[in-house]
Amino acid sequence: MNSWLVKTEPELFSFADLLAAPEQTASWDGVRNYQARNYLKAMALGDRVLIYHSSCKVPGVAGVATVVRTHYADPTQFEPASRYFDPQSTVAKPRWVAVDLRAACSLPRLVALSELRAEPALLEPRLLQRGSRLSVMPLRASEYQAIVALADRPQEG
DNA sequence: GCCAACGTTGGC
DNA sequence: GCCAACGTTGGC
Repeated sequence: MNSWLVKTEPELFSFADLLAAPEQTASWDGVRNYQARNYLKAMALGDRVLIYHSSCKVPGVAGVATVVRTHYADPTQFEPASRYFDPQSTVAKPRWVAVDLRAACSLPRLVALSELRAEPALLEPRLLQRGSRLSVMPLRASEYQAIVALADRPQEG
């Protein structure tokens, strides 16, 4: 089983929205970056996915989900009205993929980016580097465990 | 709102 | 194929 981290802007779609969705499941669509897409393609059933809130007051990891459907053509790429519409994508040759994620558990609390940064021994620099725009990234099992452990610990300060 | 970092585009 | 310009991301 592999572990991943995906970013979302909570104003658009938050972990709470995932919890509130039918079957607590949602299509993780709208990814328009080739490297991120390739990681979506690499996701397997049952993989663990940390949901990260970006571009918000307190950026950080908000929850855990699991992959319940592996990659398929992202339907939004074919919808002209969608903000994710890609005119160069065709049904015969789709460019972009989505996966389905189901909320696995709610973390005891949000693990803020500042806390992640304070754990240099646990996190590779590639995670959440300033300027990193990668919206889907793999996590080492140790990184996943470290983040979940932080959530189980009372917030310091 | 600012700005650094990054990906993409397009001229050559 | 290079690389400058541009647009977007995302923390602060």
